[in-house]
Parts: sequence; C-alpha cells; structure tokens
Amino acid sequence: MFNYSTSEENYIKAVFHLQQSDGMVTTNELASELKTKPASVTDMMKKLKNKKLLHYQPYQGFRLSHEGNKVALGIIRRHRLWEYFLAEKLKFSWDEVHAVAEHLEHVSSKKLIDKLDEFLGFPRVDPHGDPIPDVNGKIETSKQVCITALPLNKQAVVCHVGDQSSEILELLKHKNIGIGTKLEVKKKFDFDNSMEIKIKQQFYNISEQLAKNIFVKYES
Amino acid sequence: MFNYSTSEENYIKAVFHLQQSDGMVTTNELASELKTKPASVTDMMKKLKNKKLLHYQPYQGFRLSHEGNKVALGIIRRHRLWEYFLAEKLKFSWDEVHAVAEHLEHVSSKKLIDKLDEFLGFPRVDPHGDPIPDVNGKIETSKQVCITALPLNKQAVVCHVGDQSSEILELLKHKNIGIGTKLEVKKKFDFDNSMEIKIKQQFYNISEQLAKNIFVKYES
DNA sequence: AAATAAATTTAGACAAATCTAAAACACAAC
DNA sequence: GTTGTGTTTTAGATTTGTCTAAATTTATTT
Repeated sequence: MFNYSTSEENYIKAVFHLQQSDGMVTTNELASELKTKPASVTDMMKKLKNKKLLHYQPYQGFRLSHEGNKVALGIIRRHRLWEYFLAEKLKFSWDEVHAVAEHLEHVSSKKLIDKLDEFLGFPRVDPHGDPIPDVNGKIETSKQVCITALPLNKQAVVCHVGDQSSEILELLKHKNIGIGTKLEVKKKFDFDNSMEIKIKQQFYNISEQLAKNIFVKYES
Repeated sequence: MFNYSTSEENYIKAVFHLQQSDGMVTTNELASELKTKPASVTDMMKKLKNKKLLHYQPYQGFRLSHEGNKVALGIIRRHRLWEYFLAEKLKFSWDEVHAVAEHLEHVSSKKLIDKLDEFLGFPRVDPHGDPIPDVNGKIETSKQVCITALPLNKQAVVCHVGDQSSEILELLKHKNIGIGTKLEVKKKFDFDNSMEIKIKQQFYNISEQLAKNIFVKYES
C-alpha cells in the first residue's frame, strides 16, 4: 500500500522475527539484532508507532500491529523469492544468498515480485527451508521439530536452518548437511548436550549450538 | 572498487548520458535531467570532485574523470542487464522495464551482476537496443543512424530508441515499432519535418519529435 | 565598457537516520 | 520502602541529501 524506507523495513523485519519467539520485543534485543544503539531503536519505534505499524508504550516493549505484520510478510516474501532465484537460477551457494537478498528485498515493485514468483514456478520454501509467503501474505506453517527433540534412531529430513549467518552455513556445507538431507540421531550426550547423527552411513558429531539450529520433518 | 550511494550513482549516470552529446555538462542541464534544483547539483558536484570522479571548476561545467566513466559504465551495465532480465525472463513489456531497473541497478554486488550476465547468456543489447557494457566496462559502439538522416526508400532496421520515457514507448508499441522492426522512409514533409514510413506494407505518420528518437542500422 | 540578464554558487535551514551522554524509569534486593 | 542496577528514553549533535533565497560570476546587449 505505502512505501517504507530501507531502514524502516529492516526494523519491521527484525521485530517480526524477534516476536516469533519472544512475543514482546525489547529495545536492547532489537538494538543488538540490528547492530545499532538502543537510542536509535527508540527513535524508530516512535516513527513506526505513528505510522500505526506497531503497538508501543514507552518502557513496555513493542510488537507489530496487524498492518505491520502484513508489511513484514511482504518484505519476507521479497527476500525469500530473491534467495530462491539466486540459488536456483544464478547458482549461488547456500551461504551466499542471504547477504545479496538483504539488498534486493528493498526494491519494492509489486509487479516485479509477482512476476518473479511466477517465473520461479511459485516456490513454497527458500533455500534455507523457510516458507515463502504467497501474494496475499499467507505463510505455510509446517510442524517442524528441532533435532534436539528428535527421538533416537528415527529417520527425518532436514527442512529448515535457524541461523542464517554464513558461518553456520559454511559449517553445514562442510558436513554435507542441507535442506532435504536425511538423518538419524544415534546418540545424545548429557555432558555437553552434543549428539551423534548418521547421514548416509556416515557419522558426525554435532554441538549443542549447532543442533539447536537444525529442524526436521519426519519421513513421509 | 568503492561503493557509492544511490544518489551519487544517479548523478554519475546522468552526467555520463549528458556528456555523450554535450561534451561539457552544465548545472542547469543536470538539474532538469534529475528533476532537482541547481543548488543541489553544485553540492553533489563538489562531493564527486573530492572523490575524483569528475573534473569541475566552479562556473565551468563538468565532465567525468576516467574513474568516473568506469563507475558510470558499471551502473549502466547493471541497469541494462536488469532490463534484459525483466523483458526476457519476467515478460515485462518494453515500456515497463526502465522504471524497475532504475531501482535494481543500485544493488551493487559484482558477483550478482556477473552471474546474472552469465544466466542471461551474455546479451549484447538491452530491450531498447542500447549496448550492454561487458565485465570490463567495454561497450560496443555501433554506427547507428537517426531516421531523420535516412535516405528515402532505403530498408533499415530499428536498433535503438533515444528517449526511455514510458510515453514514447507506449506510442511506439501502438505503432508496432520495436527493436528489430524493418522500415523504410517513404516521404519527408518540409513543413513540420514529419515523415511517412512503411512497415510491413503499412504506412505510418511520424512526427519530428518521434523521428528524432528512432535510430536504425542498414539491412545487412 | 557599462548595464542587464542568466546561470551558478554560497549560506543557512530542514528532514531522515544515526550517535553519545545524561536523565528517567522499572524492578529486584535488602 | 528505600536503594541500586540495568534498561529505556530524552536531549543535543552529526551526516547525507535536499531546499530557498541571496550573492556572485559569466554572458549578452546596447
């Protein structure tokens, strides 16, 4: 409907992501997510409140309004479609798509995005397994499970990776783990919460930090 | 090498285009091209001079330095590759590509552009017939002729359109004129410099303004 | 060569987005 | 219920890009 600056869009997107887990988002959380200062966050939150994109009472944290959520889903749609395009058509590797998509997502032409969607064949998930909102902002919520909660010896398929930093993606590439990879948890160690998983007859050791970022669906 | 703001890039691009015809570009020319005020132009010219992208002595007009030209060609490469992508892959019509490419051109990832170029099959000209600079900024200069200078009854092929406004492109679409269209000038009228051209057994009347914007190559 | 007109530059102001440092607030601990 | 700590907000400054209005320079005309 309206157009927002690159900066506004980045704040909106960050609030959207943080409120998934936290419900209410705080100033410090947002500042560290966006690598900016708390004072800057407050300034922007006032602005977005004026534009009715979020609910915010001083000192009480914030969450997106209905309108704010719609805007966020639009940005996420653009981001994930570009990621898909970069990986699928331009053959970017898994860990490179995110950074470039961060820029492309701010080019906001509805027609561009809808035609891109069509050109790509209406993909449902991006290269990290995250669902892509459709034209109306509807997003698929699949019941995925973190491998820390997976029972032993149960076959499952990687469908999502939590973190998007190039560090984690580099590590996963090294261990041959990607979206669609079939795996089984063979052992869990209580000492450090690390685990051993099996992929194609090969065994790998996974740290707790890494495990927390790998999500799977059961084989269907 | 370095990164420039969207605003800086727009000024650089505009100077590049204006100096093709004029040699030396003036403050007012640039201001009207960019729909801004002369004072803003002066401010930006000082900045670009400091960055050694252009030659400029107060009151003497300006032209791009060697470095400035290289930067300009990079921007033009991005713009025209995106235009080609939009028209060829996303099926945008001729008159829609320019506006969207204006935004995409500012996403400056060398890898993105080089991979896009490869994906598109290294096209040589954009949908308006303008040549696309290669990775090294080299640009094809073809000896094209404006139809105002075309002898009567000589077969020629449209290869370029001067103006890029959606108005002119809409008009051309209506008359079935596009890149690759074969035409012949049948008559010129001295009164208003309008002319009659023939396309596929059909005759069309072309105003002086329009004729000045249509460029052709002779049939080969 | 002086006067006038046009183009260009300067000076000062403003909006957006950011920052630092100081003040205000919330809340847990005593 | 006062105190203290950490969080959040305010106040004021900065940078980028823009503008208006005034001053300056260049060009034109007589």
